[in-house]
Amino acid sequence: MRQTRAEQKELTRRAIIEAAFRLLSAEQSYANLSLREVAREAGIAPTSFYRHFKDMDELGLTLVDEAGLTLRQLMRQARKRIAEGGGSIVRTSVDTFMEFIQTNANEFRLLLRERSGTSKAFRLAVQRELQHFIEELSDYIENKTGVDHKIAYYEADALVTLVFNAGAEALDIKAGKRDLLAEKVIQQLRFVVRGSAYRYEKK
Amino acid sequence: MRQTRAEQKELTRRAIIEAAFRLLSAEQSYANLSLREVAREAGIAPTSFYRHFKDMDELGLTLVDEAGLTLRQLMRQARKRIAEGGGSIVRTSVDTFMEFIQTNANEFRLLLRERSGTSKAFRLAVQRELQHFIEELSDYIENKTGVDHKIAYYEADALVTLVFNAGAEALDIKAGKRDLLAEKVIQQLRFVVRGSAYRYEKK
DNA sequence: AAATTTAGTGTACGTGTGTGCGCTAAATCA
DNA sequence: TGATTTAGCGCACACACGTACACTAAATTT
Repeated sequence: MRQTRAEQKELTRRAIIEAAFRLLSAEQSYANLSLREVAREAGIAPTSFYRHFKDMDELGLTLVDEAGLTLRQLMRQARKRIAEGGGSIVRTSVDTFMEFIQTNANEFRLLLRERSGTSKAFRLAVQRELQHFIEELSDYIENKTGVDHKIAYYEADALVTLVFNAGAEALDIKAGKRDLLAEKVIQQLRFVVRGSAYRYEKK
Repeated sequence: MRQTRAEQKELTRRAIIEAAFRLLSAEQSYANLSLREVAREAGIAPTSFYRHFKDMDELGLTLVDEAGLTLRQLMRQARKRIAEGGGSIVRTSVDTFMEFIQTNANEFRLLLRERSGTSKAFRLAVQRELQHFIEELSDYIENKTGVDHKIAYYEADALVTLVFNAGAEALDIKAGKRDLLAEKVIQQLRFVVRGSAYRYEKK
């Protein structure tokens, strides 16, 4: 006998998740998304929603996890590309991130907005995703440059902050201006990298 | 004869503005604040709201302007303190900003949230406030260090971004941990300052 | 084959919302 | 002084929301 029951349930669950992502946009945030709207978009009755999620918060946290996962996978690819010997680390990473923002704008918007939203659970969830990044990058810097642990961490944190904010800016400008933005953030990252190295040498 | 009519109107207008600020908190953003809530807090009938603002958007933009103004005034004082010869520029500026966040948490939250909110008008308004900062700082850097205009601008932009984000972080941590955060951001700012100077010398 | 479990439905209720409309009373104007 | 303007109010309406509840039908278990 097949697990058609569980399978179907998972299918509906996915439908809800994807419906929610579909409803996000520049004009609509997760916070002002109603349970009924999501159910409508997913093609189920409002009350059926509860068979899958306790409430909208639970769904939202699931979305944050998924968005974070997507982003992490992408950056892993970027690191692979870098290891294979392609171009500058900084530039490759920035390009990858900008690509993510363009093709997954709504996932990024979710992270961006809920990072400063009204739910502490959401803020923490996003913070956790960013922390992943910072720590991976921090380890990388520490190993590569042999810089002090704390310095490496501060540097990684600054780099992630700058890229993330540039991403936010990218959402609101026309595609043509993106190159200029990329140039700006690349320069800024180089300031940080150089400034950190300089500091280290002085110690 | 007195202008008691206009005076009274202005008084009520202020009451609305202050009521709205009072209602903002970690748990409530401007976006999920209702007209009726504001009216209730201000002590007026919901429909009276319309005598002062076309809708909630108009009030919101007013709040953004006020918050930006408060912040700018504060930073002007900081520059005065610096000019009078007190301590490091970076440290004094950071301390002033952190002070702002502590005593005007809700004003800052407004800027922080609406910067990535669902209203383009709001996003632009906040961006404009930040732009003020960046340009003032950029001019300062250009004059003081004689660095290239574009480099100065990138540097100023990075500095403001880092401080603003540290401010966001400060909102969610206990007062005891603020010192550590301040140390982090100060280090990061120094990375940028040094990295930018280094780059300039090479040119 | 009978009993149980459960994903999904439809109905219904109470609540909060934005805002149109007409009124009042006091300030302002002529 | 009489006419006009207007800040503020109360009422009322239509609407969207979250969710409780009882139900169905099909899958699963016994």
